[in-house]
Amino acid sequence: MKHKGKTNPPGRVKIMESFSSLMAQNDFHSITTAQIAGNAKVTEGLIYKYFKDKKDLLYQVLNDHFSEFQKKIEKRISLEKTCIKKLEIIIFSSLESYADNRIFSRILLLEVRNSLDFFDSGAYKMIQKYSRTILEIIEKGIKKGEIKSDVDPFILRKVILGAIEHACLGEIIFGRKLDIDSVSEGIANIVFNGAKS
Amino acid sequence: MKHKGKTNPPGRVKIMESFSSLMAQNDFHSITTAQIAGNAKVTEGLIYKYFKDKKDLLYQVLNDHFSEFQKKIEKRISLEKTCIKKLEIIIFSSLESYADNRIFSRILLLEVRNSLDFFDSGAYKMIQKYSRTILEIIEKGIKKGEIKSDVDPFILRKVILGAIEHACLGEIIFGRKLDIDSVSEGIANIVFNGAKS
DNA sequence: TTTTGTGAGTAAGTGTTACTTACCACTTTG
DNA sequence: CAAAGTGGTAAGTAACACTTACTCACAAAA
Repeated sequence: MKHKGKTNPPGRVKIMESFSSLMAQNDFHSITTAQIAGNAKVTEGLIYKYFKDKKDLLYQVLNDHFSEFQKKIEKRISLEKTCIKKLEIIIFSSLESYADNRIFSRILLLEVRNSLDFFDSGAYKMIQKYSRTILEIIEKGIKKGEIKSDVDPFILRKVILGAIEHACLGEIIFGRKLDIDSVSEGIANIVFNGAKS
Repeated sequence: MKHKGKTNPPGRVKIMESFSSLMAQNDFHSITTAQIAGNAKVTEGLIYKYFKDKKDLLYQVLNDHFSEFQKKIEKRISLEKTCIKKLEIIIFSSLESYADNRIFSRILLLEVRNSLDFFDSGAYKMIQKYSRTILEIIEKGIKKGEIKSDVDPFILRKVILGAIEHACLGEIIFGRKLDIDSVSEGIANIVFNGAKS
């Protein structure tokens, strides 16, 4: 018999917490179902009562983390007035969130992407929403004349998101420290003012 | 007994070709050693004569592909005179290479990064070299006055590489078509001229 | 009060996987 | 000619993700 998702029993919670804590030290593929179950003090079989498979467990954990991140950023954006300022906040807050929560970042930037079924998950739906918000800000910026009219909104979004992600990658992989202030300022400077003299 | 790498016997070649062709359809984790061996018409054991493990096989295949890419780009760069033009060529050529060789791109952007031992591989050494080349071009551009002196070379590199990678990601994951000319022009426009009016 | 159904959890599998060990046939070299 | 190395095979093995079949508790219905 499968679980219908109408309740949230202690076993389910323990499994998610156990997995979450194991993720802090190991990468997804090196965590075994035996470890997850042992750490949660339940049996392996119970995992498959509540989760379709190991990946499904990952996506649900990610979902929880991501919704927190989402709320925080959306609040900050709403406080700013100009579109440029909003985008600057997005750059800064994204970098900050990645730096503050490295486990979650590593999962998002490295672990989930190479499996196609991630893109059907709820976690991905959230990313899409976040991404759409950015696009809307850019489009509004063009309309209001803050952003050049010859700029393609989709490409500007690619540049911003790409820069953020690439900035975090090295730091996540090698565990280096990231100077959020100077990096976010540097990115914004290049993206908005251009690099050419 | 292990293989010392002094020769390149037919079995080894067949294994690499077999793996390469399987990579065109499946992702790394869903390819089994049994499949690789069967497809190459050798036994599973032979894989471990020539490769430390499955990952090592991946890295060596990647190495071959990447060295070709590298040569092509370096040649093109040397033909350009200004640093801005050189960077534009890098953006265009990278996008072109990613689009032309989706398998290789998928491996590079999605599959190898989540394993730390990739960063000890020869393939990664090549990426580092490529990355260093970009940095040198930027630094020269600043010295020559083509690029603003308040731009941080490291951050500009992050923005360029991030934009390229992010532009390819969606297309690789969902198999969409990428308009190289307009995307590379768009990225260059934003990065060099800025998005702000 | 008995019956029936169901959610929470367990115990003991199973097939598949990456990887290992031991061996063979053949060639080179000292 | 023996020793060492090369190219390759066959038959394992431990660990893994996932499944099946089963309790037990308890609550609503008959």
